[in-house]
Amino acid sequence: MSVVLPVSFYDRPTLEVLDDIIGKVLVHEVRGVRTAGAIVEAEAYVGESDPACHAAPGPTPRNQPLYGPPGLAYVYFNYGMHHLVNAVTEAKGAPAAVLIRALEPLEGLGGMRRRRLRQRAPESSRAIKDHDLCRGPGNLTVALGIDLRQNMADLTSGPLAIEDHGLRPDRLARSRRIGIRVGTERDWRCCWVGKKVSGRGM
DNA sequence: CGTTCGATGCACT
DNA sequence: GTGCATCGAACGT
Repeated sequence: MSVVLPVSFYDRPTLEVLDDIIGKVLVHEVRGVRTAGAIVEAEAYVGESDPACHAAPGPTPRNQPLYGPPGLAYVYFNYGMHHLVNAVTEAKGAPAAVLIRALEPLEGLGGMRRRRLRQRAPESSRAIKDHDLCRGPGNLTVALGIDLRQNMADLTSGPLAIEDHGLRPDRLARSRRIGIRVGTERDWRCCWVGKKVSGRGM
């Protein structure tokens, strides 16, 4: 039995959502086909005082979703080639979100692999292991077919949603956020211990 | 196992 | 013009 997470799940302090979102299942249904994976790694980005949060400069056209109601998807384009997906948290007007960094693939692995292979350069012919299909924030958006069209999507009702499949991680580990140049001192990255995550495993 | 580096488009100053 | 919430190839150990 699986249940889509309600707005009340996201309408909480972001660090609580950060821990609780591990083990939940990110789902995207495209043309009737579901792809889904359990969230095994995430990071919190909290408020204008967090220098690594996109809300640090104050409201701009791009970061508008962060200021919106909890339960929205915030998708943005980075490094000229990658889409990254966040779940917006906290009350409307409080800019904060959780970045989804890695999934353990659960449904639609064939579709995931097809999307990953299609977007890779033709010269790269190395195989992709199942557990690498959704490993890394840029990789998982490709695997699930997430791009700017899903920006500001409603995660509580859409074809893009986060569900509870009853998975309960036995152990979580907090560490510093990775891949950022500022705000690295905060332990706002959360991983499911023993699962394949991006960067250094734990 | 590790580190380095180029590709690539756009938001923001 | 500058700097990214990245990826994977290439190469060193």
